[in-house]
Formats: sequence, structure tokens, C-alpha cells
Amino acid sequence: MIDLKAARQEPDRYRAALARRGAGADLDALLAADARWREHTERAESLRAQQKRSSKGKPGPDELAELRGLAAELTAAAEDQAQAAAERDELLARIPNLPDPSAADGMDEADAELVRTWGEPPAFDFEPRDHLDLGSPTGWVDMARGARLSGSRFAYRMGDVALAEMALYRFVLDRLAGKGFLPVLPPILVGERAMYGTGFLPTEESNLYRLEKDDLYLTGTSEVALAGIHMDERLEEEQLPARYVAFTTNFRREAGAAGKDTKGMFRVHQFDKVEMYVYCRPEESAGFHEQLLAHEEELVQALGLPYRVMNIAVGDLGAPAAKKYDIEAWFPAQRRYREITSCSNTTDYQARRLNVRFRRGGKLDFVHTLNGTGATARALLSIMENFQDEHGTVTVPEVLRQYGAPATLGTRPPAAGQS
RNA sequence: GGUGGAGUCGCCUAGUGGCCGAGGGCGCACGCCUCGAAAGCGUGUGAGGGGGCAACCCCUCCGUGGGUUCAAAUCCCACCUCCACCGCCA
Repeated sequence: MIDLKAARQEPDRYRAALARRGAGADLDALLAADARWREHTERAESLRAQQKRSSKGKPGPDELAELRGLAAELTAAAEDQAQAAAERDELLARIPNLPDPSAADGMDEADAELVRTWGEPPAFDFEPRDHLDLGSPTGWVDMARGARLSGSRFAYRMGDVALAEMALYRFVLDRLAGKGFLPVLPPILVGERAMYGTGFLPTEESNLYRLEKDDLYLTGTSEVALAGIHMDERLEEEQLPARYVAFTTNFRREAGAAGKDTKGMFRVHQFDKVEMYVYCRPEESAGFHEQLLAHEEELVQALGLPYRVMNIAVGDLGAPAAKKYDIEAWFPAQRRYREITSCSNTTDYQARRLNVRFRRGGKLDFVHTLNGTGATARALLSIMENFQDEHGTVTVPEVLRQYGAPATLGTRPPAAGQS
């Protein structure tokens, strides 16, 4: 969440910054609710102070009657205060982060700013197939069976594709562990608090799978569990930066994406991902954001995928992000660049909601947090499409082979239960 | 899932309705003492929020949420976590 106290002191600065992403009016509503809350608070607190002063000992009958009246008045005042606080908090929870001045202007995907391009899209002298056309004949990517089992947007990956995908995650995990990220296998069912804290609730509610019976949510990214590691903790300055890399399966309802990317496993309800997460000092977060991007580029370059880096427009950012870079890899069959990684600087937005602070010089301050994709299956899809030949055989990048990936995909079908 | 016990200011702990809206010890910080240190002595020691230019004042927080009461760390209810044992399963 944003710093309400600061917003109160500098409403014009906050309004101008939030207006860039279309939230200026929301801020004004919040400030009005906050003013109401302060009125009620002052009244309730002065009544409570009065009660405390006069209830030091056993009261006489007259006093008792007076105290009963005071208690009733206080109860009413406290109810007003609580209601005003609830109204204020509800508005506050929906205010997005202040955008970074260097985040691109604009309201949607098309307004993203090109940062740089790397590599050359391959030139084919045949019509390149997409990953499903490459994977279906051998049964490595089986959407039909996935749909029969679980509905649309669920994929079976089998045989060499399964091995290659596992190798991809292991490769990325290994590289990032080597850069100082602590590997983590976290819970992926989490309580409401973590979902609010990371900013997925309340704004992304329709995209979350929820287990009603147990009051738990399935996470859409390991960011949630990694952000939760230090929830309510007070870190020592020496513990920063704290860097983690997790592997998790992720779940997204993809509400509102009907008709989008319906073919293959490009956009599915369940996918696996390696994710980086950083806790750092406030003044370091911009630097770490560039560093996360550099790590991501290094990984994509090691795989040999042509890509470009985009600075996402403020209006297209998720609520917690102040700035976001996407890496978009080339997908030959789609003839365009598509997102394969994303890294965000969430500054103190998640830290405030999750109450993660650190001690420096006797003072407590909120940490800054960042997250970035190590790899998802989309990287493998790009590999399949970029490194295919006219026979539908895919050459797997060298770096993945030492992690158990076969040298090529497409030369043998899965062994068991072929149809 | 069942039964029993526990959860207090960094740590340990006192505490059975108003003198605890929180005492003590440890630790930590500063000071005294000392050539220096230790010991000893003294002082201080959390978080969140509101008000004030400020010194400062006020409110909240004893696992969480409700309830009883003029008044709750203390009584009642529910839940959570931990420990022990039992049952079931991996």
C-alpha cells in the first residue's frame, strides 16, 4: 500500500503521480475517508481517556450511573471509528503503487517502450510450426487429454518435452543459486493475508483459485510465498539484501482472457515457474531492478533466444509495481515477440502490506521488494519454435543438456501407452 | 481427527477483575568507577496511530477474534500456533 501519512502531507505530489496510471480520483476519495476517520478517532479517544481517568477505583452509586452513560457514549463513538476505518482501509487497499518516473507513459500494452533488442529472428525456408504442431504428433504436448481431464487450458507434457522442461528449470535454478539466490520450495496454498499483502487481493480476485472449504488460495506465482517469508518480521540491516529463488507450480483462472491464446500451452491455468525475489534497502531497489533484468537477459541469451526488452506503461502495471520490464522472446509461428519473463520493482508497496521492516541506526523502515521471472515453460515453447527444422525436429540448447534434456526433440515418441 | 498443557514488552519470567493501561531478571545503550577492562553502581530501553512549530500530550497493543463488566493480561466463547500422548494415513 502507499504511505498514507505521506499522501496526507503531500496530496498534490501523490495525486499527480497516481493520475499517470488513472488513480488520481481514487486518491481523493481515500483522503476524504481518511479525514472522516480522524474526526471519529479524536472523539473516541478523548472519551476513552476520560473513562480511564475516572475508573481508577471502586465507584459510588452516583458515579456508577455516570460511568455507565460514558461507556454507552464510548461504544457508539468506537463503532463510528471502526466503520470509518473500514471504509478508509478498503479504499487504501485498492490504491496502486506510485509509479516510478522512469516507467513508460500510457495506459495499455501498446504503450510499452522498447528498451533494446537482442538476437535475430531465425529465417526459415519453410513454414515454421508452432509448439503444438511440433509437439502433438509425438504426443509430447497433449492438450486434448488435458482438456478431457481438467477442461480447457490444461496441458500434458510428456517424454522428451517433459525432460527438457525440467532441465530448463534446473538450469535456471542452478545459475541463480550461483548468483546468491537461496533456492526455496515454498507452499503454494496460502492464506488470505499473503494474497492481500502481495497486492493480488483485492484487485486480482477474479484470477485466483480459491479453496472455499479451507479458506486458502492457490498462488499464481511464487512471489506470494517468497514475499511471505519475512511477513511481520524485523530484519537487521546486515540481512539485506535477502535474495530467494523458488520453483513452484502456479495457478491462474485467466478470467477475462477468453479467446486469447487459445491454442496450445502458451496460456494455461497451471504452469511451472522459477522466480526470483529480493528484499533490499530502499535506496537499492532501482539498482536491483536492473540487476534482475540483467540476470533474465543472461539466461535468455544462454538459451540463444532472440528477444526484446520492454518498459511497461504505467497504466498496464499490476497494482504493486512501480516499474516493470518484460522480456519478450520471438515466436516464429506467431511472427511476433511475446512475454516470457517479467520483473517488477514493487518498492515498499508489498513491504507495507506485509509489514516487513528492517532496523538501521535504531530506526525501523520498510524494505523494498522486487520480483522477476527466472523461467517458465514459455521459454521452452520459444525454444521449440525457434530451433525447429523442416522435419519438425528441435535442437535443444547446449546448456540444457547437462541438466538432462535430450539433444533433440521430435525424434522419438513417449515410450509408454502410445496411442 | 481426539485428549491434555502452553502462548505476557529482543530472551526468561511475575501476574486469578480496579494499587499490573504491565513488575523483575537477562541482554542492549549511555554514564559513574578504572591506566584500560571486568565486576559493581546509576539511568534508559518495544510497536502502531492521532494531535502539536516544538518541549510534549493522548489512544491502541499481554497469540487472534468475539463476549461479559462502569472497569479484563486476569472471567466466558471460538479460532490459530507450539508441545505431549492417542487414532488414522503417507
